Amino acid sequence: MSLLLRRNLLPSLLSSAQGFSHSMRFRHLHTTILRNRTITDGQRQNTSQLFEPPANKPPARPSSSDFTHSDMVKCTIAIRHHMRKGQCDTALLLFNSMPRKSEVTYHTMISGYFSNGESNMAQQLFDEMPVKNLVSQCIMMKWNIKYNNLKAARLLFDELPVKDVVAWTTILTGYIQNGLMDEGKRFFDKMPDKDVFSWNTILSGYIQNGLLDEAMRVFDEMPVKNAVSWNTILSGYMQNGLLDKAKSVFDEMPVKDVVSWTTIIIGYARHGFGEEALQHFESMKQASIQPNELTMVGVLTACSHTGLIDKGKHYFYSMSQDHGIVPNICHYSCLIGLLGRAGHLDEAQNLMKSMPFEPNAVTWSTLLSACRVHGNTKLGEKAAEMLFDLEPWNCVPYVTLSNLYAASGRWEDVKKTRLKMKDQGISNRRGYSWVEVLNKIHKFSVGDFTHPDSESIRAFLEELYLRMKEEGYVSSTKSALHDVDEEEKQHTLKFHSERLAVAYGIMKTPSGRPVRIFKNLRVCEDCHMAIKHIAKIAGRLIILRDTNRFHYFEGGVCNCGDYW
DNA sequence: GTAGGGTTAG
Repeated sequence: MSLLLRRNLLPSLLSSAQGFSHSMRFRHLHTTILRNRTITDGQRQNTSQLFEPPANKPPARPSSSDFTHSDMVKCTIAIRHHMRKGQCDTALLLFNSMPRKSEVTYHTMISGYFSNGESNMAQQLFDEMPVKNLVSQCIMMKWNIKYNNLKAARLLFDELPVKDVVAWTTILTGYIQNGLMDEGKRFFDKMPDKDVFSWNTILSGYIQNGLLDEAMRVFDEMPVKNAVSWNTILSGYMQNGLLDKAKSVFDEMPVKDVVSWTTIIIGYARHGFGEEALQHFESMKQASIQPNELTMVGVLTACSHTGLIDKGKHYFYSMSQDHGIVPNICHYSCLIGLLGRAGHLDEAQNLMKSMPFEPNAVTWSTLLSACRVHGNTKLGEKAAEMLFDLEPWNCVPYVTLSNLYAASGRWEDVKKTRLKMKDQGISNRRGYSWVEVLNKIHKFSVGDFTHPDSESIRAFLEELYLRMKEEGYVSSTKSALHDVDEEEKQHTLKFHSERLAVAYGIMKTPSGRPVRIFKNLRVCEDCHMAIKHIAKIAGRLIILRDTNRFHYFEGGVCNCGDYW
């Protein structure tokens, strides 16, 4: 590319990137020249080390080029901006027009390509790099892990001549993301250096893998904690339904940033305590912490899960004015969910039509689940059709639609939907529930009698079933398996995984204590009704976390108000 | 002043 073209092209590419003016000029200045260097000392490189001439040498001579080091940095920053906006082609034009590139420029390009899903381009640039250093290898390790190739990442790691704490932590993340906590812990113990990042990684690993007690121990052991550590343990308590502990951590934490506030707001929202969530939102503003897009998702979720329609609308429509946050598709989906769940399906649909985005899978799923709650088969069909296209691998729209048909007795359509699902090679995701008793997780699937205490669980459930019927419980078999007879349906429902877990939890924990159940799917309608009765009969608070929210069953009611 | 690891979402 000619210098002339470069002169013309560069300023326009630079100025189109956010935050850059036309003021950049190529100057004839004494300049430092990039000395490509591999990292050999195991120390973290900082850029000044890379670009500044050694103090004991005379200043670098003027470059023959008029492209200074400062110009190179400015181009690199512009490339980063283009990449963040998804403008890979513009970034590449700018990259190609640069007379010289630093390692940082390459890294910015490679990471940018990976983030935009262009892994082939990223790999190509990586191969073209004249000198690769530890950072280059770390980028490749990270993306191998993201693309589920931990083995390749580990190979790169093993081949590194010198490893620093970032490299170690990258691989640690790989183990954690693959659920390999034992290997992860062994790896962590072997690390020659640990900093607050690596401690936070192992902490979040335990939380992501559901090992809260281990996480609590790590949190206590940590030699250094920062706000990220506090936020991690806070979200851990929230995810596990320990609202009181979460609240006391929140009150205790030395610094509350936007993530802390957002975590507690989302936590209260998911537990169905909308008012508390909104109170925290008000306190957050009082504390002069600016909400971000996610905070507003939390606020709208709070309104949605508690049925606060007017408040939800108010927050949605004042977002941009009060906080300078333009509603994105998540915010629209929240409001659509709020309206839909409250039965305002027409309004929800109109909002969907008027939004400045194409509805995505989340939007349609939200609408579909509102249709399920309100038995709107026609709209449900449309939403499900859209989801078949958008997420062809997803079994949920098939199952929901089939249940919608079953609820209105359209057995032929049920059959067709199940058949279509089968033809697509999609199988129903297996549901299971688990409960923690004495630091041990007990996992159950439907009709699963492999547990050593199965006989007593079964007997207990039979006994509960009789008492539930006395209390007025009628099993709702309308949307359960249609191809088995009524008695068998009831039998299957009686031993759904959540009921086995609830029964075991009640049997094995001291009376008066809450029972905490987790389920990997949304709780079924009949079990929801049954657990309301069970909570009353057993005199227990039963807290059930499904994929959507927490349900608090107490005294015959659930705090979701039967909308979920 | 630009590049690699940790926190909040449905």
